[in-house]
Amino acid sequence: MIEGAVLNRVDIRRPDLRIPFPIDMKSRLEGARAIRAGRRSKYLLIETDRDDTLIWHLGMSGQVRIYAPGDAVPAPGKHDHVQFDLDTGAVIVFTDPRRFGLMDLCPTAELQDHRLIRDIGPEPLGNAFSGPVLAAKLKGKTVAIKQAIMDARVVCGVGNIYASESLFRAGISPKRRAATVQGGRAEKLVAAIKTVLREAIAAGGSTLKDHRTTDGELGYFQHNFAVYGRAGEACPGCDCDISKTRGIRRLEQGGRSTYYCPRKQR
DNA sequence: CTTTGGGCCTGGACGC
DNA sequence: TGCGTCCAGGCCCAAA
Repeated sequence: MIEGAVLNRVDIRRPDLRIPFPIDMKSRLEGARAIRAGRRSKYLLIETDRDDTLIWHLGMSGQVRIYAPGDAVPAPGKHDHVQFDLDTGAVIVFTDPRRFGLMDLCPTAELQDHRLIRDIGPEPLGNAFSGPVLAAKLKGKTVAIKQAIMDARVVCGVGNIYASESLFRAGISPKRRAATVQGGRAEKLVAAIKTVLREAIAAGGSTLKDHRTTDGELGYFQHNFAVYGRAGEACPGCDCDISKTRGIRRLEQGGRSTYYCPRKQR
C-alpha cells in the first residue's frame, strides 16, 4: 500500500531508537515517493524516487500500524516514534515500546554494502538455503549448532525460539558442535527450519509471553511450541518416563535459553 | 580469523 | 496495592 505513495509528512518524535535516526532523515523522506517495498532478513526496505532506501527493523516489540484514509488516527502515544502521512490519506505509525527497532537511510546504489545488510546469509525459505549450503557454512565452526543457526551470516531469520524448535524437529542436540552437522543432518536441519518458520508464519507469528497488546490487536497469538518454554514437560509424542528423564530440559547458550529433549536430540 | 559476552529497553511476572 | 527485582527478546559490536 505504500508503493507509489508520496510521504507528504514525516514526523520523527525522538532522535533515536537502537541507533540514531539519520540527522537528515526527515528532509530526505518528506515529499519523496515510495516506489518499491521489499525485505531482506528482518529488514523492511522502502525505496524512494530520490534514490534512497529506508532500512526499517521492528526489533522485537515494534509494530507498524496502518490507518486507512479517513480513519481516525489516535493522538500519538509515548511509544509512537515515527509517523508517515501519505498522499493517499493513509497514515503509517511505527510503534516500538522497547526501542530495539531501528531506521536508517541509505542511497539505494549502496544498499548491498550497508553494514547492516552486507553480511546477511541466505533467506531461510529461499532455494539458496539448502543442506549443502548450510553444511559448507558450518565447516570449521566450533560453536554449538544452536548458536550457529542464530548467526545471521549462516542463515537469517532464525531467532532464539525457532532455533530450539528447529533443532527439536531435526533431532539434533543444540550442544552439538556446528561443524559436525553435515550431510544428512544438515539436510534435515534445513528442512526443519523451513517447516518451523512456515508453520509459525501460517500461525500468525509468535507473541512473546510478556508481550500483550492492550487493544485486541489482531494478527498475533501465541504459537504452540514443541519445546520452547516447556522445561520439565513431555515433548510431543513422548513415550518416556518423565519422572526419570525430567522431560524437556532448559540450558543456557550464549546467554540465551535453549530448550531440548536429550532423548530425541543427538 | 572466530568466539564470547555485554548492552540496548520496557513491561510482565513474581515476591515481599 | 505498591514497590523492587528479574527476565525475555534480536542483534550489533567491542573484547578476548
